[in-house]
Amino acid sequence: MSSTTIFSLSLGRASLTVMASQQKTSRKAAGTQAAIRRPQARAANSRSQRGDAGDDIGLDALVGHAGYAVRRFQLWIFQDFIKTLATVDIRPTQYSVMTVIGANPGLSQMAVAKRLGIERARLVHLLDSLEERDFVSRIASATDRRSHALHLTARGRTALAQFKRLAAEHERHVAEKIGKENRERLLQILACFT
Amino acid sequence: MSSTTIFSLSLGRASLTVMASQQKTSRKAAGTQAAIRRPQARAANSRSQRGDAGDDIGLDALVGHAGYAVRRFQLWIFQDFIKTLATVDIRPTQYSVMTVIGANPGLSQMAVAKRLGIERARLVHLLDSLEERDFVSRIASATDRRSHALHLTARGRTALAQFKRLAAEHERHVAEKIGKENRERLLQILACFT
DNA sequence: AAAAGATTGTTGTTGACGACAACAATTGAT
DNA sequence: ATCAATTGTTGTCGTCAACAACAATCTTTT
Repeated sequence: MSSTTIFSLSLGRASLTVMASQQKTSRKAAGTQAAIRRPQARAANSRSQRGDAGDDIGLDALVGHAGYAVRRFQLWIFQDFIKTLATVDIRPTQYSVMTVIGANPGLSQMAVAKRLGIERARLVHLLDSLEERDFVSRIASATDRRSHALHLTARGRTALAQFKRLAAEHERHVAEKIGKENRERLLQILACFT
Repeated sequence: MSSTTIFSLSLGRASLTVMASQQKTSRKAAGTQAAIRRPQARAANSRSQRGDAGDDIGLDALVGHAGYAVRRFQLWIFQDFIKTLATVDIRPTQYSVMTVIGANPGLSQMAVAKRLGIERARLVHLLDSLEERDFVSRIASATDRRSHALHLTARGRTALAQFKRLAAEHERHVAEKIGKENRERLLQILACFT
């Protein structure tokens, strides 16, 4: 253990930084650094310092990590969803809530929250906004006076139909990005999470 | 299946008090509170109110949406990562930052941020905490007095080695969850996002 | 060289989101 | 009737992405 293997790194940068025990001086920013003056840039290598290209940095160590790829993909996919449904101002979570209610009218908030894996505390605000926009309505349950039966309003139903059309367009974007068959495969692999 | 959220992890708190805290028995004192809320019951909905099973709810409308499956998967994968690396108190983003710096010493904050797709404003706090723990160090760049050259400290290098072992264990969890070959396929499909 | 424009690190704010704790009202079991 | 559990609600806390603004510093233009 503790085999301090000095990666000499690759990527055309012989940085060779001295170990420099380096104190914590540079934390607070904007300090009058009195830094070393080395204006003469000898190498100007343009490689690692200037990431203008942005993709020439080898991060070999991150490939092979599923979480990283999934995080980046999820970011991309949510941004595209939001952008594609920007005209109707619907976010992914709102869409999923309306979809579940539309497919299963009368569900309680607890059931919806459990099904979607979101906290019931959070669902409260979600439903507040959706109810304000007259998309869903909380109807007092006949059998349990604690719970609400969730339904789409008439306006919510027609709205959801439009949302679904836009969501289908978003899915086409996904297919364009990773390939139609890859998208199918992905859905199959992750089916156990839906 | 297992749609019920089982996270009990709560890094940092470890308050596994699942037991219900005792009530105060302040029962509102014989209040036959009549209808503040109208129990109105009509609407004869179809579905059953009791979604206690939690998995009998058909959400046919959500299958086929890549974003939903990816979101759930990303949640699961991050939770497992955090839990697996809880002993060293390292979160996914911190790990990715250290990994990139370790593989490319001397990078600027801008380059790291761009490479990982995170905001440079956010990277500031990330690096603050990592520098506090003596894992990375910001060294004044010789060529550009605006930027910092990021390096792992000696302690950071040995720490990262351990993090990588734990991360590998986490990857094994992923393989167990979705299957070894499915994980490979997933990485291949999402390679364009790394 | 001086002025104008762009970049880097930093601070701050906003809003979505997940997790948790506590509570009143209600239901169910004993 | 009593006690435990559930449901909706409110509130807090911390993470995270997205912006906006700023001082210091390159870089480019004039």
